[in-house]
Amino acid sequence: MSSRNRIESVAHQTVQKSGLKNLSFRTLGAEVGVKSSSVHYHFPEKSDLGGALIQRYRQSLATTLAEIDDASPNAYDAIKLFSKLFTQECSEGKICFAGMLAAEVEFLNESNREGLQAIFNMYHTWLLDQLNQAGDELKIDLPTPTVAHLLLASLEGALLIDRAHPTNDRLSSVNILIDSWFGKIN
Amino acid sequence: MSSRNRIESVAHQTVQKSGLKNLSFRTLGAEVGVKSSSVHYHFPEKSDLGGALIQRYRQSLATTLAEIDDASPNAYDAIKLFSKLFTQECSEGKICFAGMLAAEVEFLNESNREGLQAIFNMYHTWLLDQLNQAGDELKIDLPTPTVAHLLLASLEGALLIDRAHPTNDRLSSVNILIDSWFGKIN
DNA sequence: GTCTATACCCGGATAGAC
DNA sequence: GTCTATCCGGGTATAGAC
Repeated sequence: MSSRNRIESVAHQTVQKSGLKNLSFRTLGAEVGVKSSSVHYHFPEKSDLGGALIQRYRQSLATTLAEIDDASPNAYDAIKLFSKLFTQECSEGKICFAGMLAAEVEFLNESNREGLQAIFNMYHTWLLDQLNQAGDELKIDLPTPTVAHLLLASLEGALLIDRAHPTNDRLSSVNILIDSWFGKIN
Repeated sequence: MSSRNRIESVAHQTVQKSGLKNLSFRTLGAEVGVKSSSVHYHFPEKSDLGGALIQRYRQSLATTLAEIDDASPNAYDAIKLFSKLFTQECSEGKICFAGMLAAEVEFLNESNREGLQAIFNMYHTWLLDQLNQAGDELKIDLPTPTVAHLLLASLEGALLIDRAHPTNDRLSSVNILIDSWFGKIN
């Protein structure tokens, strides 16, 4: 893999652990095996690195969501798979990439903020799409946009709190909620 | 107000905006009108300041929750009031104090982490208590601990995302969810 | 309790050789 | 594309005067 790609890959995981503001070009370089000046060669300023990570994630997310869509015969399976993948990105002290950036939105420039919003829009649009196709699979009367917002918010919050409070109580509660919405409980 | 108290008050809000790791004794002092060495006089290390803020918040939270309890004739009112106060602490680019600390849990020492967990426990215990007293006010069949976890997680996530995505879509969705759980919709 | 002064470190960023 | 060397700013923290 090119060193630029390796930098991006390590940086992405570092952001999930400690955020972009607290990521250092020096230690990032050390983890990849180059000097900080080499990192600056690829990403002149930190906001350039941030922009590249956001872009990269948007593309990979688009692919992932399309794959889930293809692999799922119905909305329930799709959303359960979404929740599973969303969670799997976050083992070992990591939280959602977009969630971490949201926590440090104060330190992002305009362009990076817009990229972050685009990620959240992507999540929401996809979820909404699934819910709108669910038909009578969905056993509740809330508007689908509301349900989509709730899904994303509860997943983000669950990952956040569960990392600080190492039981998976919040995350499994979200999964129970999804099951109940699709009539898989009671 | 004593300068120690003023420091704590300003620091608390700064944490809600940009976190504890990115809070600087220098600029904190400047905002309060003293030098950084004076801040160090009261809080030798940053973890001491963190500990004081956590302690302070725990106490104020205990008081607040007790007051909501007293002021609310039923579980629905109590929880709506909870959601309202939880939100009001977070105007102007701020998010939940505990949520922000959870995002930077990597940088907290053991003692501060335990204090943070105690805050989340306090939220959860109080919510659970309300739900357990709700009786047939509650129109859903999920276990009350699950509901309490979901309430907290969705509120945290909603505040987080809504700050980055300046509509209040997530927060108002949580309020709709609460209404539906108590049969105030449909 | 607050100040000045200072030590020390680490971060971002750049210049210029290879 | 990567390196060494370097500058600068800002952060934590401490010593010692008032």
